[in-house]
Amino acid sequence: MQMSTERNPENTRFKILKAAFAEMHQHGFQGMRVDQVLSRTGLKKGALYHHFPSKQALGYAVLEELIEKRIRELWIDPLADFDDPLEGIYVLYERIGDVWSDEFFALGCPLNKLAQEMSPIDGGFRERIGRFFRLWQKAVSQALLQGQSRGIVKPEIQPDDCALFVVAAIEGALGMTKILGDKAVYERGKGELKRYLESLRLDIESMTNDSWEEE
Amino acid sequence: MQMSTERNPENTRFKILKAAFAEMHQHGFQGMRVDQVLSRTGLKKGALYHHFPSKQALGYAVLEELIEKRIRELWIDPLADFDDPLEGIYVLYERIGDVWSDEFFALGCPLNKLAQEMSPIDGGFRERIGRFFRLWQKAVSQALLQGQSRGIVKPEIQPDDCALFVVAAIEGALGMTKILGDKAVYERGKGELKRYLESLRLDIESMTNDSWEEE
DNA sequence: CCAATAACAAACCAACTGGTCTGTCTGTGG
DNA sequence: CCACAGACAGACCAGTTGGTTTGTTATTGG
Repeated sequence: MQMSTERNPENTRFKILKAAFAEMHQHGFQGMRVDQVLSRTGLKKGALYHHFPSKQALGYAVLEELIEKRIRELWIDPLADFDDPLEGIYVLYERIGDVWSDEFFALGCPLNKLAQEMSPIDGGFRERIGRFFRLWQKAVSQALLQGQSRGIVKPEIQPDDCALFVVAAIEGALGMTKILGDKAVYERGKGELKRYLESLRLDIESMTNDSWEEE
Repeated sequence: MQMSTERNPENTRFKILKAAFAEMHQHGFQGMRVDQVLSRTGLKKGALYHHFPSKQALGYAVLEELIEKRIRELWIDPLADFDDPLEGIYVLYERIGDVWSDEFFALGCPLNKLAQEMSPIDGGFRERIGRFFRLWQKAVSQALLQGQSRGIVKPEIQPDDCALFVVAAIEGALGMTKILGDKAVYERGKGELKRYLESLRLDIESMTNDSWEEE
């Protein structure tokens, strides 16, 4: 039975994480200042260095517990809900446009930002980010593979390559949106992503066997 | 008649620019240390602050005189050499794979890196980078438009949107290549880019009027 | 109820960082 | 040939930064 104004270690830790995320999203990991994170939370150095051994460890925690978690929830896990992976990818892309605020688009994808900044100079970040992108790619690839076995996706395409391109296109679109400073840029990418996805679809005419669900 | 070991202001300035670019490419602008740039060149503080009023001004100079210049030479200017813009975009993508070294791929696109890092926190960078990406997009868009008038590109597509997607896909592919740490990733994106580009091509069957060059 | 420990606060510090200031040398126009 | 400005060197500095140390308070197991 903890009182809200009194000590609550888990909540304190999470508050630090959120503040650190906000700072990293804006200034990058190197640009993030520990003092700034603290002033956001009202806490002091003692609190931060009690929960995290170093700034680097704090960065890793933000990456794994906030950034990767959110992307998994938004891009990876929901893929399994769709029978048609091509529709699934498109709908997820569309959904992000509704969920994210304009300010969030202006700051861009935090994972990509961290990747661009830290991959070349910190092995810990590089490994974690690389591992996660491989996971993401594999999830898309698996969905496409399943789409092939269901007679939705062309059998001659390479799911791995297509998944790579899809993830690249998503990150690229988010990047362009951030750079050009207009959420409409993201929306305009939607149609082109659809065009690419439809080019992966097995058209009815070229089908020899009959196998589809309802749609 | 300057001796190579003696004073040569233009050369000195360029040496600083190149060193600063290398540092920025690896550590980012904020991560770049003035002292490190200097030790790369063998020069001292006096030299740098004689040629550049501040670290920020040095960053702007690197962006405009090295980064944007190179991208213009590699991605924008050569577009005009192709009668078929779809082939042109593809060939340029292909050409980069041959020109850039593995180490350069590992460091990724310096413009995107700078954009991700500095856009949210520095108006000077934001404006310059935004302006340049608009230039790039417009160049691709113009090429596609010309392709339409030549009966190569489907008349119903929006050149602006497609150009946006092309640039996004290129940057995305470079980003994925950097993150996954394998130049092969870039090569594997080639085929998917081609698939997208071909989806923009006006197929012969659907043509009503006869208008093509040689090919 | 009482140590023992977890959860913080507050002051402090050494290293670093961009930038300045003064001085020196080199090339050059008159 | 010589004054003068451009091109740099080298020492110096104030502010910042991540991290530490010590002290204080709340929480909890026995």
